[in-house]
Amino acid sequence: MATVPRIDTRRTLTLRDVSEASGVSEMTVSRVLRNRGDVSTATRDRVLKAAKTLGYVPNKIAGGLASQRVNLVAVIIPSLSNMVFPEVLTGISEVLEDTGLQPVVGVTNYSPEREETVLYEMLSWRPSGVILAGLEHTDAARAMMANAGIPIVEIMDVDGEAVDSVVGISHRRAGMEMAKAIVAAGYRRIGFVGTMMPHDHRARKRMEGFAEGLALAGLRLEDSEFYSGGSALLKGREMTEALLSRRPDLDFIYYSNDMIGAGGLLYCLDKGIDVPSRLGLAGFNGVELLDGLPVKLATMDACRLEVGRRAAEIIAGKGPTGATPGQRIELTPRLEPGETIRAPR
Amino acid sequence: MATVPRIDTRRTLTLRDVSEASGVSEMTVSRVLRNRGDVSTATRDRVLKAAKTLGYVPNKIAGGLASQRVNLVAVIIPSLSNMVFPEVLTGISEVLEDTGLQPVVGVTNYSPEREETVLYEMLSWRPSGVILAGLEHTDAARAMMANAGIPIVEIMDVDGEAVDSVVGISHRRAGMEMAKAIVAAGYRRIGFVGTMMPHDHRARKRMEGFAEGLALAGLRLEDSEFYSGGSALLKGREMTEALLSRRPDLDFIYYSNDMIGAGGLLYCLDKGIDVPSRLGLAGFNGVELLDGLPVKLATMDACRLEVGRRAAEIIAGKGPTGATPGQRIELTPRLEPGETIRAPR
DNA sequence: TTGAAAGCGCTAACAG
DNA sequence: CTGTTAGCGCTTTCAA
Repeated sequence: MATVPRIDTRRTLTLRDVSEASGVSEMTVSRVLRNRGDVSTATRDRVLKAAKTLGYVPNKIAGGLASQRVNLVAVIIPSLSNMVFPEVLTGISEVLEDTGLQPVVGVTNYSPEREETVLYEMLSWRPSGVILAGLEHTDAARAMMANAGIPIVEIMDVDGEAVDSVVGISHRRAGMEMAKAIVAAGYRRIGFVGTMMPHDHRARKRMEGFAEGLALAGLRLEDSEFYSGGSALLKGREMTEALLSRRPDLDFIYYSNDMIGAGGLLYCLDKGIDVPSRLGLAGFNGVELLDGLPVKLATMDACRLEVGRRAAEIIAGKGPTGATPGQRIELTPRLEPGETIRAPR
Repeated sequence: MATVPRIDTRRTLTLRDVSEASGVSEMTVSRVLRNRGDVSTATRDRVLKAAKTLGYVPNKIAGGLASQRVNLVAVIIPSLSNMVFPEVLTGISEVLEDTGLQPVVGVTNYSPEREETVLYEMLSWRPSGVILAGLEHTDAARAMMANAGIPIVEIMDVDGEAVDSVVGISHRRAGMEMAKAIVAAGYRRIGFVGTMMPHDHRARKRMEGFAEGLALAGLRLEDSEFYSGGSALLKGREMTEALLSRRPDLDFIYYSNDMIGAGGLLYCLDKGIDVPSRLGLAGFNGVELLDGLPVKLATMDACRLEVGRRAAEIIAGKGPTGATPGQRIELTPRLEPGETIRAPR
């Protein structure tokens, strides 16, 4: 059976088609379509009309190759199911909106190897900049970024060494501040509930800072519980139950994020545990969801929107790496005491 | 003040550099890097070593232009803050993972104009396919998709006319099924709480189907309440309160999504309203969060993961548009009665 | 204000 | 198994 060659009758349109349809050189068409250089109104109108009629869509691949510039910003984050990251994205999009730059999102699932792959893939499109979460990367990833010749912004965390610029908060300090507030409120037998993900360095740093803060007051974490996967709200419930059944004497639980904290809170309300007198609770992130709970959980805002905005501003305002030295922007999270920490005594 | 020309000493590496470093032709280097064609192990090793040593990152812009193929799939969704969409994305990523195709996400904020812009932008990168939410688009957007010469999959909704392929559920039917279940359970004075977004066609269709289902039993929506923006959980509380204070005689509330439904549920629990005897409740989507609530909210699963998977499979398995006719895959959402609808009588 | 020529960095197609 | 040649569709640069 002979193979019939498929004639591609649907070749997509090129500048040349618009040029022919409008009787204007390709170069001028290109100028019109990009709003570059002076073109007479008459010519401009003819070109625009022809392009619209034909349904021409420019080819950015060719454009990017010729101009050596691409209006893409690579944004690499660990996850989309943790609402924190979509919020950072919102901040980034807001700022990039009116710069002609476009964010392109890659997700790593908290895997350094996956991060390396995604980064490689994205760099191969020669973006104008990279924004990525965290300061911990494989050596290869660091090397790629250092050699890319474009601005790199590491976000969400400032506790460590940056490749170029960095925008975020100190999670270590956030944990410590929370510990101090708790101790000041008179809590003494303190437990921790968190995620098990070995690569969530920010959660780890918060816990370390927290433990350190307790240590300053001569206290320590009495017990802790870790999880991975599943509904965070449900896990919060379950782990709180497990922790309290093991250590009914605890008077405070610090959660590594608001979702599991909310689960713990709902559990306590169910069981009639007196919050915050008998047991205090606190989470982290300041997620919107908390507003809808029966009792407002204590938390600390991670400045997600602001982090996104500042990172995008750096990319938008900077030429190639090295043009200006990397910036370091540390934001300060606010403690929102809510109703689950009793007043300091 | 004279402008000092910035010498770009950091030119990024090209195939030629690898070619020179390894003493092998550019073409062969290209073959090695893409795993195409036969190359001797010795040559391959030399090339790989040179590429790695130099830190070469291929230029996909040039590659795409030369090969006329790009391994990108445009995914266009209304929002990232509604957890539904990240879940669809997960399904898409899962399938694309081992096809060499890469999803690129664009967000429209439920604006048809923005959708058109995003689509245009994405098509200008000549992706291998497009997956986008919904069946309602501007005429220009439809035209672009019809002319793109690549597979297009519209997802999440099947109530309408598709450009090419479609994968989703019938929201109209989902609403109707819920109405029937509620009527069968003996509820008679029914209210609705939903989003105001004029462009959330799926929510609209659910409500229409719901009203239609009630009509079949000679019933109608007694009252309704709409919102936009803010914490969905909190809005659910507030709107439930507003609705019930206006119509304390209602015996059921249908929510347009699980988040506001959960808010309503928490409100009822707070107020000691007897659910489901005195008042029944139901939401929509089957979000994971519900597992953590004190009482399981009735809902209907929107098959988000499955929708994403099937859509990606269509793109991955298909050549240019027209090669095969568009597919139509309608999934059937399950009613999950939870604990907020009383048993049918 | 407009046009012509020369690539951008890579790969398809063919030749050896 | 390896190399050569000729573009891909656009923009840069220079000339008119």
